[in-house]
Amino acid sequence: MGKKAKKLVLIDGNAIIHRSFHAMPPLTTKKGELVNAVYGFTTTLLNVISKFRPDYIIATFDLAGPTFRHIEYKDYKATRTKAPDELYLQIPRVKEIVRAFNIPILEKEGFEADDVIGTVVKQAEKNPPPDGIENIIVTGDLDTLQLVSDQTFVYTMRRGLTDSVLYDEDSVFERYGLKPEQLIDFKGLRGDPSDNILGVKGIGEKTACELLKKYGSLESIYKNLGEIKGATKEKLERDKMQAIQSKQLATIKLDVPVKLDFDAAKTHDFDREKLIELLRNLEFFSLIKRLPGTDSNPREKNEFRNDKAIKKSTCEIVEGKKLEKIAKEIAEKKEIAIRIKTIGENILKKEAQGIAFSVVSGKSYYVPISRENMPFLREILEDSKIKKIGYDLKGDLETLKNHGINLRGLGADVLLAAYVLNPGSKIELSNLVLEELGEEIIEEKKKGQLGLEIESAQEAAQKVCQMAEYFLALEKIYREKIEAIAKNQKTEGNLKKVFENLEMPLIKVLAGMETWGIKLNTVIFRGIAEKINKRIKNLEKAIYELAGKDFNINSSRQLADILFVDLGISNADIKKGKTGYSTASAELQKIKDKHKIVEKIEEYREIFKLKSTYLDALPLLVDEHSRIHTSFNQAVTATGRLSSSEPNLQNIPIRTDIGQLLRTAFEAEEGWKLVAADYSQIDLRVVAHMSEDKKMIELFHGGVDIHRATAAEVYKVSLSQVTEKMRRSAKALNFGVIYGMSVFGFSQAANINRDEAKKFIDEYFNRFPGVADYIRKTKEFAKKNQYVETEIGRRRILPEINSPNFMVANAAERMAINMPIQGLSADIVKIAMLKIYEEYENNPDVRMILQIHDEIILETKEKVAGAVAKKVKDIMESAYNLRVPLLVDVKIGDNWGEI
DNA sequence: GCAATCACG
DNA sequence: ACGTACGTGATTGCT
Repeated sequence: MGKKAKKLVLIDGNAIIHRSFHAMPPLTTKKGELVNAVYGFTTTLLNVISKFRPDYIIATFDLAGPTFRHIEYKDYKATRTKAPDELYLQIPRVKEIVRAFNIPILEKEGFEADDVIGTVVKQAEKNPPPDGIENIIVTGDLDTLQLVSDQTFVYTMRRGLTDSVLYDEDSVFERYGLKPEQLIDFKGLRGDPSDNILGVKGIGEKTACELLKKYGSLESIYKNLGEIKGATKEKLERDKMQAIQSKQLATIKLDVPVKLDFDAAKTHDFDREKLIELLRNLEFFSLIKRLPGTDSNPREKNEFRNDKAIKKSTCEIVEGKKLEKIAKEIAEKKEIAIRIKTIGENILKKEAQGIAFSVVSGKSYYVPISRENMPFLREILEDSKIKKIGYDLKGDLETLKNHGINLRGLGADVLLAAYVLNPGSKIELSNLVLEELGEEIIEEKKKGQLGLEIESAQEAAQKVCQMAEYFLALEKIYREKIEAIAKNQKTEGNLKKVFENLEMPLIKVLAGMETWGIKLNTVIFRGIAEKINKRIKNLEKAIYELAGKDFNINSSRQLADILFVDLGISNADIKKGKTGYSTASAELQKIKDKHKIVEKIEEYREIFKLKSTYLDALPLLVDEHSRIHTSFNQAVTATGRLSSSEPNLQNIPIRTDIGQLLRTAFEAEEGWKLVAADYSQIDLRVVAHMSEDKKMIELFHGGVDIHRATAAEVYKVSLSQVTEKMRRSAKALNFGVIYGMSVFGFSQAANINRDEAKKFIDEYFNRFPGVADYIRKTKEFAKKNQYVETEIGRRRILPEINSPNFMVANAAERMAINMPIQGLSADIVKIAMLKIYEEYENNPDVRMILQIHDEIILETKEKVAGAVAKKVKDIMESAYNLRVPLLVDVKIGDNWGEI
């Protein structure tokens, strides 16, 4: 067995700093130090370490002062505007990071980092360690691509910092049509405007490539100048000296006086304490746990454990008679924090082992669940006057219900508080604790077999108690933040009200819905599954036959190979992703007529999806009453919507025939009915309301089909002259408004070219000037404040809106337009849910079971279904006052398909 | 663990 | 010149 080549990673420090500086939003520490480039550099470094697991690392930096290029050519990089001081100030910080990682820094006066890298790479290729070497250059630009060889690769990121590419010889050729070493000839001809390298005036990318393909190099082009004709020849002759100089400038030096020392570059262990200290200092809390060797990122052994935090709390395990004393202490307090320790992996029925109560910071009690302790637990937990602070109280509510305890007095949920403060971020408890309290939480270890790593009861209790204490501290911090924001909001509602009057009360509504669940008729599902299995088999056979061989249709890579290589379908218009040609349905649509196989694949895709995602998966999740229970996640979306998972019941198919059929399996219990109530065009009504656009408001008051009416406006025809096609385009326009329309996006959706798309959009905004104005104002607001909010005060922060990266800022603009619309719709539905809950709270004949964004589904006893439908419609339509009417459609049926 | 795809609003 | 519509979650393939 041959040994694996060792990996040497070379970091182009300055390039990454520049890249990060421009790609990242302006992150600052609490003291106001700008650290966005440091952050970008550090994440890149961590990514590279975990991705490549290098054996050697070296970092290089440019040194201040002129390089030999400036001396030879005084205009070198002369057109470049000097980077701002904020960038240069970050370089020493980056070097601190590098040093803390024990990574050697290689730099040489008079040379750029690229030259040092080139030299080191060549030395490594010439004198590799015994097992061979692979060089990986990590950089932010493409200047080093010329160094690529069979042993040397360039790793660089495009858009932002997340999307990275590893260039090898093939991918360089794919991108430029040239070999790596020809890139310098290319620059000699075309120049490089960013470095003020001139090249040959009048020769661009196309001509340069053609010439090089034919002659190989710049020298050979001049040798064969006689063969070249016309203007190109003249240009080449005129700028010969400049071309040669340009090539020289673009050529990376390979003989800088530096020496590669493999021993020094070996990846060492680093000074963990110092590095953590530094990261904390920079307030990069989220990066600490990504360090190699932490629990979430194990390296060899867990040599690093921070149990400082655990030791701090005094946790007393209390049972039996002793409980009386603390019951009194707790009852006197208005607020306590709770944390339930759960056992087992049973998702259907969460079981508690014990509960931690924290009364004041630094003092907490742990009470194991037992018959003896039950009266105490009930007394405290069911007392609505004692406000409970927790994290994910919905989960606690459900867990306690399994033990016959009704949790009351929901005071504050730290999860939801963190969410309303920043709904765009992924919320994780360990991160909140790290960011706000600077403490690191060690994830619980899986209990090993045979006595390995089993915690003592005291240790376990202490951890849960510590959590409860963290909640107490976090609640205080978040309450202050929420209040500070609420005080300055000019909206009708405010963030505090959103938290206290909407999200908190919604907890028990959602818990109820999750607990009820919906009945699934698994017999119907199995019937459909069998039929579908046969069709899948047949389609497989047909597809293999048409393809001429067997392959995995579910693999988009293999499929692309079959379509565009084996079958030779022309792929000029087809989008390319990282892994090759796309086979997404929008792309398949374009080649539908070119081969019979395409429609077979489309059908296969559709029914395979339905089978694997729904038919196979859902029956496994039913309980003993054949009911299925989703989780409604209240702290996930950036706009204020709910999401649903395990299983996701918000994406049950509907658009196709088989989808419809699937829905008939979701049914009401015997003697009950399903009542479905959905808002008609709620998002667009919100647009009309927010924009106060006269025309749009008038249309909604008229009660006509809004897309048809829009079409009549845009096409300037009467309602009766609107064709289906016109209506479709108008619908796409209306959606476009909600999504923060771009010309390109609309042209794709409406399947028209960009010029036409632009005309339509212009006409739309002409007809609805209020909407145009609203969009403009919203963008302005977002740029000024770096957040947007709904009318009731729900907020989404958008620091990226002022990003110097064009694309990032544009994306943020679209989010800024979308959030107040989608968000207010979500707010309205939530308000309606609360009202419906209140109406039927004590009515055993009615229960709310599902929400699908603009639709609420209830299950009611047959005899009250009609009355409930009427009442629910009424509640929903009057849930919130808009400048246009809210309209709700209600339907009653035995199953979801019927309604 | 990520990318690609596709189900929904 | 960039490379795009907004918001989700689950499955599959692949490294």
